[in-house]
Amino acid sequence: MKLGQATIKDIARELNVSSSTVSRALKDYPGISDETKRKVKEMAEKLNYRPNAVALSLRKSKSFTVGVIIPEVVHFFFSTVISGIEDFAYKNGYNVILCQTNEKLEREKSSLETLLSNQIDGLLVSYSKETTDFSHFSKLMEQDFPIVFFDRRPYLENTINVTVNDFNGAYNATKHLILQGYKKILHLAGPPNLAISVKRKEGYLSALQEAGIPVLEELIVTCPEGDEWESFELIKKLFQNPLTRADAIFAHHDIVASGAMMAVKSLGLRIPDDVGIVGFSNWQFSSMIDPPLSSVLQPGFQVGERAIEILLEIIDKKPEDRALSTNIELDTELIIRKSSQRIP
Amino acid sequence: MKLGQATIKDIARELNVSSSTVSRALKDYPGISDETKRKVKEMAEKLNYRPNAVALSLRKSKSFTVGVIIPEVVHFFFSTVISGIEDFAYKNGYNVILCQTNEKLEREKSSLETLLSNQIDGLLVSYSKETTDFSHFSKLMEQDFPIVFFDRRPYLENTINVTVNDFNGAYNATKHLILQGYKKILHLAGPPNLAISVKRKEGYLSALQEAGIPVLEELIVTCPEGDEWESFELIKKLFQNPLTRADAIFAHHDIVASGAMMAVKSLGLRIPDDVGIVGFSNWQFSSMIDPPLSSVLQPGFQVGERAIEILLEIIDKKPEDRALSTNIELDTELIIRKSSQRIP
DNA sequence: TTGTAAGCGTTATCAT
DNA sequence: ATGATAACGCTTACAA
Repeated sequence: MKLGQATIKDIARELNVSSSTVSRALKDYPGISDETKRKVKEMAEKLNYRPNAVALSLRKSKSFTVGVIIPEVVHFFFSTVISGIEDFAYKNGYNVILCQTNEKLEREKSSLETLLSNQIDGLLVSYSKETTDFSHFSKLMEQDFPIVFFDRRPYLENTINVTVNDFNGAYNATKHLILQGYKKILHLAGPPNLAISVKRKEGYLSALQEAGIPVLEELIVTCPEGDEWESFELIKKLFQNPLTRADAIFAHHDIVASGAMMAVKSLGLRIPDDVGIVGFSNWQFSSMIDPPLSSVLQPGFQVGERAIEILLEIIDKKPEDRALSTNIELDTELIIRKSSQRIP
Repeated sequence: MKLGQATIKDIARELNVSSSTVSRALKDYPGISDETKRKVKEMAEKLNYRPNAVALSLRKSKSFTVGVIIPEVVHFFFSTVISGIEDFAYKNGYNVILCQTNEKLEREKSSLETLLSNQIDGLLVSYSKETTDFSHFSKLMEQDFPIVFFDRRPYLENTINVTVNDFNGAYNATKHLILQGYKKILHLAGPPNLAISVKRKEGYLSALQEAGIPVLEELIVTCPEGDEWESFELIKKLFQNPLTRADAIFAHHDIVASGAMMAVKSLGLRIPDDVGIVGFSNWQFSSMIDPPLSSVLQPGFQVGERAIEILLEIIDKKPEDRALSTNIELDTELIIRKSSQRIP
């Protein structure tokens, strides 16, 4: 913190007026002479006065700061969400304190404590993979503390959520594979404790059922880690067994899809002719791999924007005027590239 | 900000002691009876007491908060740096307020003001592409405000910088291409107002000169935008002219390299046989494109860690005990993949 | 061992 | 049109 930063008192002393006059003059309060206003502003300029937001925050019990709790910063989707949050916050005069949990519950709880200590006005959360007990959040909500959950929806009543329509995204992706003539579609699923994993799986199932394709349990494979090596190994093994040798893969994530793609190629199979692949998230690299990977685009920036937009709305409302529960689901967009297109 | 949050006064009232006693008891000050300490802590627990960091900050003129000004959050290198910063900050009890400039000078200045208003203890900056006048930073430095610049080094005297050794990275990449037998190496350069662009170009030049390869001005091409389409178009055009048809490309960035790769492939040339390519930054996708792209790995996480480590050191030192100028250059690592390897 | 009071920077309330 | 004062939550001389 800068020492020797000029305060209202300094301005007051220089001009032989009281601090209240200075305070009022700086904010163009009525009932202050233009002459005084001019002098005060001039002196403020001269002394390089900068209001102390901390003092203001203490005085007004309002910090114009929101906390963001996010699993990982180095993640295309999440960094995009952060970007949306930051942009909207900036435009509305709010600060963003960022905490990443690295998917650890302990860190989530301790970051939450710090944020609250710092008197944040509201909180945006995407909880960690380890989080199954949400009481640290529900306790706050009982006290009407403004919280908006994004991407990962907690298993709690009356929450405000901004998510991506994972079900539809998965449904569309799977249906697209079916329309391309693929018959035996394997699903590389995410960790089952995340609602997004469940939704994506449900979308996949729904598309199969609608098309009258029997659901085979052995074709639904969970990737707990979610890195490319894991799915590489999984697919290599699965494809060596005729029973689990699929002709298409719907992966819950592009990284996983990319590992699967490498495995398929390493087995001498052609994409999309022998095996069709669709991923999820449309990471930057998806268009650059060979063949370019079809993927479900998640509107990360909009998720961030909407989440903080709603949060700021709530912050400004009295608890009794707030909606109890809100669920915004933003639409995905299926980006069809070569990896899943064998019909021109 | 939570209303009805218990304060020290509440605890004091409940126990019929003074707030100072409570304050001292909570911090295990000597000279407070164990009995009182116990009772105070119990009551604090019961009332769900949480220290008010804002009040503390005001009182102590120290916020345990640092500001981070960064061009873009959605950027593999920068998000990695942020991750390093956040992790180290967390471990040391500091908060991170994040501001992205979207490469705009105006936003950089205004974010700086907000951060200072919020009484940050120090600042980590990677300035915007638009920034050519650094006076908003130098003014602060004159007042001994702790600032550490990362990645992008300002054109100022006596600054503290944590950067990547771009010169060496570029030198090694170019030398590698030379050792692979490539003779006519084109450089896709970054915006010349960024020191990193200049350094990378210098590394390229130095490797050529050392090998006695003549430097051809027409083989040094700037990519102002830095997206894949730009470099795609550039390379396509350049390679259609025999004069600028190179047999290798050193790109200042993986995105640019990837665009170049697509252009080369679209011309029916083989990589690495006809054209060798090396990028910079080792983005996540680099290993997943076809052929896998050789790239210069930048230790982003370490850049973030070192930058905030130094910042926190400075914050705790009196201005007169601080080093005037520090330049940490972290080593890059050349990741050799198929795109540049035609000699086994 | 504990209490009193001042102060961090700001503003709202009540005077003048 | 301006000033004095108290208060936001906390710490810390100084007193007791």
